[in-house]
Amino acid sequence: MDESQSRDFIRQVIDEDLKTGKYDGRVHTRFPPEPNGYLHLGSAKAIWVNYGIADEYGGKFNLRFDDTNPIAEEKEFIDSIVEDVKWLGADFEDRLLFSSDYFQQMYDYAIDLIKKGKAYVCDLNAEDMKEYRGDYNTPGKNSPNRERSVEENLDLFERMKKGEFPDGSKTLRAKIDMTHPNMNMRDPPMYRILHATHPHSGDEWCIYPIYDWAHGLEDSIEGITHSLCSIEFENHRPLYDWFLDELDIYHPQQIEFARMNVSYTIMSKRFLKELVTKELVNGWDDPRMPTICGMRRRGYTPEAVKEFCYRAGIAKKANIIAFELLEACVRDDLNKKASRVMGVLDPLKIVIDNFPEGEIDMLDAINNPEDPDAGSRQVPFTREIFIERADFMEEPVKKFFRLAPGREVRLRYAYLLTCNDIIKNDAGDVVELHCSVDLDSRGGNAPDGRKVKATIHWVSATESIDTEIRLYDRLFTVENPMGEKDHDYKEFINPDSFKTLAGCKVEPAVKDLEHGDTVQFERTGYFCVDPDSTDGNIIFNRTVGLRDSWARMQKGK
RNA sequence: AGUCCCGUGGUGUAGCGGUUAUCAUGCUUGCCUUUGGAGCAAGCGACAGCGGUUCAAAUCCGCUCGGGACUACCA
Repeated sequence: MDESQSRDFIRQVIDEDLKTGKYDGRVHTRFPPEPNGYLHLGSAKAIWVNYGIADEYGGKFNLRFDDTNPIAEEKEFIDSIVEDVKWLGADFEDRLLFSSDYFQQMYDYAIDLIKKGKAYVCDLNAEDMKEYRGDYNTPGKNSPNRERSVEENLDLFERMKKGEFPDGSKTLRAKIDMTHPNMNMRDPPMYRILHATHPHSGDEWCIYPIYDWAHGLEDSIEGITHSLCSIEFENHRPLYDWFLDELDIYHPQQIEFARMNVSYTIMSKRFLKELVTKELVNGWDDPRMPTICGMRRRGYTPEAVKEFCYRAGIAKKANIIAFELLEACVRDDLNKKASRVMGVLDPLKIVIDNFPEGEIDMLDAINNPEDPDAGSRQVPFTREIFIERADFMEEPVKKFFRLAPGREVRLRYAYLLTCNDIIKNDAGDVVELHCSVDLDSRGGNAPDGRKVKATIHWVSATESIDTEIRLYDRLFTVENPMGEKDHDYKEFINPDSFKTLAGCKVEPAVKDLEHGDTVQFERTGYFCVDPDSTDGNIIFNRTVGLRDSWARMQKGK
């Protein structure tokens, strides 16, 4: 640990606990997802808070499925969550754990509590229980069954477990205080009857523990020291503590921090699911989705996601982290790692009149200026090439210093090129340029040292590969889609968030790439090979564009 | 309305009684450049308000204002 670094409030608590020897110097955290959906950026944050802290202090980290509600949970989600946690880089070693493995122990603890007169079987149905609970302003009323004898409670609870009663007919409840100002303390249910097959424990149980009862026990059983969770559990902490205290068992400390929101996206599992089921996106792994699998498909790296979670920080204040920060982290990481190639998204044909027909000139190109070990490759240059349509302007505006009639630019790693003629179609669109090249400038250096203002990318017209490119933009048009009271978040879906470009031209080096590989198209952005690609048809996803000060200058006007 | 939590540049974040109020992102400008990328340099921009304690308050106390969480047999 670097003591000179600023410490968030959780690390400060842990520092103090270490100093006082509260947990014998141990640090043990956990990530407790319910297997009822896919992990997303918010989950990544929770993982990096928990795993990051354990790792930093030389402690342990558990992946624990909080699988106490068989109605909502599926094997599919268990598998995807394990995959995503591993991909993110959180190492739970051999501790892939399931709450459902503790059901017997929890049951035994419940019997302890009944024997202590602190829990009772209640016959109220859901509707009546709600009625009896009162609300924020009015105190609740005691259940008619609150004073049942310990013997009767023990008997009833055992029969609940044996399956003698139908779903919803009885619950086991903690006996606390129906007038408590904290609603969570108004005799909260601990068990409900649910005759359902569980994805991990099968049909072994027909009573299932409820979160508040289960979670502290799980933490206690695993020897967790610091149970880090989000703010909405703050009001549950008194109950977390109450159960552990009444049982008089090992007592971890729950600490809450603010969940992370990110601008222009949403982080709710429920609504993410709605986007998928209503086909507003193309599945959970749509590259626009903030899901882990979506970001993976988009080409975001686990290192970038981790860095983002760290830069976002930890505090208790409600927050919306700028999406731009995520993009900055992705660019930072990819800049160091991604090989460069040239790709033309919107091709404009150029014929170089003074370059021999049929000749293929193989030119050296550096793979990654940021990484000398990445080596170099050869790029074929021919008489006919493509450049980016946006790199030519018939009537160049001020500060545009790329190609224009009579103007010279550098073709990256190739030759200095001058535009001589423009060919237009009947509609007046520029369809082709006739240019010439300074044959003494091979490699891109001016023989007389003359300055050339711009360097543009290009691709051979005959020796390039045709690809499809998918462009993604922010999923929503507003920073906080959930924040508009009178509007449904779906109204803000960005109609331009997904575009497909066909007929893009990329240099031949990309044919060796595999699914998921990322490259930088020079001057354009980072692109990764989509799993939809086949041998004859490479499809690229744009992960993120390069910073483009020209584009910003234009937008500012 | 009740309980709990939280207010530092546009967005996040540090600060723990004395600082030119940190860092990142963002934006602006300059340098450099065979990516208008990267890098480098400079700049812009904040302590919610009001009282109090103190020689000294972003830091401690009180009030006001503002924001968030919570009324599932979900987690």
